[in-house]
Amino acid sequence: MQDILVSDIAKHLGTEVRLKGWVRNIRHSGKLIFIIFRDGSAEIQAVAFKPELGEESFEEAKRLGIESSIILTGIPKEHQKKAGEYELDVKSIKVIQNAEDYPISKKEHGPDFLLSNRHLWIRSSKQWAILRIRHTVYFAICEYLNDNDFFRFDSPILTPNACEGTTTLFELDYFDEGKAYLSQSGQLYLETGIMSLGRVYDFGPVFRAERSKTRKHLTEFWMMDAEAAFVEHDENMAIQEGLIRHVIRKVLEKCDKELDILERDKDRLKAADAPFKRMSHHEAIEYLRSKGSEIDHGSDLGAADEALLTEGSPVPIFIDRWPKEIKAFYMKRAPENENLVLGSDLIAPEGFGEIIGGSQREDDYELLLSRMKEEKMDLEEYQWFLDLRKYGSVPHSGFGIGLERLVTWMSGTHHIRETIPFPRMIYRIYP
RNA sequence: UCCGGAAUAGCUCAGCGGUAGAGCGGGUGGCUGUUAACCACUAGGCCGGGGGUUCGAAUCCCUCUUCCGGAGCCA
Repeated sequence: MQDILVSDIAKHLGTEVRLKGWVRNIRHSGKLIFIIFRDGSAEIQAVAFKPELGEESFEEAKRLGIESSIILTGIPKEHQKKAGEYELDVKSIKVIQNAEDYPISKKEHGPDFLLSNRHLWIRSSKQWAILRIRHTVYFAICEYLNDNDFFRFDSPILTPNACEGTTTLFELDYFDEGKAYLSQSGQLYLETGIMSLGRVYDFGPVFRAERSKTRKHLTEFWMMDAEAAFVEHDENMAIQEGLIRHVIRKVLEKCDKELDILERDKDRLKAADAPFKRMSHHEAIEYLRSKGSEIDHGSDLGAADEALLTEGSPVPIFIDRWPKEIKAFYMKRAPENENLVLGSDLIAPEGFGEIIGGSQREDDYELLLSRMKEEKMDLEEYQWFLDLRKYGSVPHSGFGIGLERLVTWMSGTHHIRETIPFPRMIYRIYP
């Protein structure tokens, strides 16, 4: 007899197979038991009939708790009541473990309870769907970069200093070398990689010790940073657009069922796979002010402004040419105005906010040095970074994607905490 | 860090000055087609901690703790 996955059930209609997995739900009615069975790949209704199973096995099966682990043998067939679905005519049930008092019930739960039981919550269907979309988004990003000549170049997670000097870092003792910090971005290290490999990316966890308390922030999240030599500002945005549109297509192609489970509006995703809008920071502010916002020209966009800006836009919007005061020191200034930088933020539609930050980098030694002095940075600490502008400096650009933000948008999830297996937030480190 | 809100059964909540409640989950029994199955019975509580007011507090007041939502920062 063949062991199969529920996702392959359609290929085995009419022949006896074996399934290994868990009880999502169980109902019994006299001589019948209905088990909603899942094995990680999908779920199926298994129907056990008392005369078929035998008295003893039937009574044992009736007492199975939710999330019990079992091995079923049976014959897959068309669902008697639902067209296009299948069910399993059960021949035998082997109980691996009967789970008693599974804490997550079939009714509603609050976020605190669910997060405290995150190790179990990930089994439920919506969490299963989100985690599968996360997997698809992750691979789609790597696939696009690989197909566009980017090489994986892993940045260190333990670093001797702050990357941008702006955000708060998690600090730890590093033997006799003093303090070390958990990386908040691999970007500066990535810039070294392009001088060896041309185009590089990293993808790993980064850490922000900010006391952020919103549904768009985690203290530990996964970021993909990409960096490319000889790529200038406009091409940088073109690469980002190509990547995001590739991700959208892959999610629609591979996660149709998952999007249905999450009740995600797929038409909204399809509509986002079209040329992205571009506007300067100045134009964005003008537009927002015309819509009633009181934002001024020297300001970063708040969450409400981001939502207002993308309202009615089916596609993401690039905002570029920012005032240099509100952007990082390494961004190259715009040729037409030295007070602006060639940085861009990509704002997702439907109010999901910023998903990418990118820029062309300052490649001139003296200009970079003066910007670092303005920021009162420790120049000795960053000598290696300045070296890049001394030994074969070239124009180059890069960007960083927050994986969970992108997954939040793709899956239509309300809160970013559900898009990572174990979210780390200001008030949560367990489990 | 700032501004709001919440804490009552394992879970989700109702009760808002006069004997502690429901649904789900658990247990027992019933039913050949259930869809968060249903029906009957049943067990389950220091009403977040501390302090007041009152004849009497889950309920009103103060305080602490924890959590939720939002702002700022950013991906």
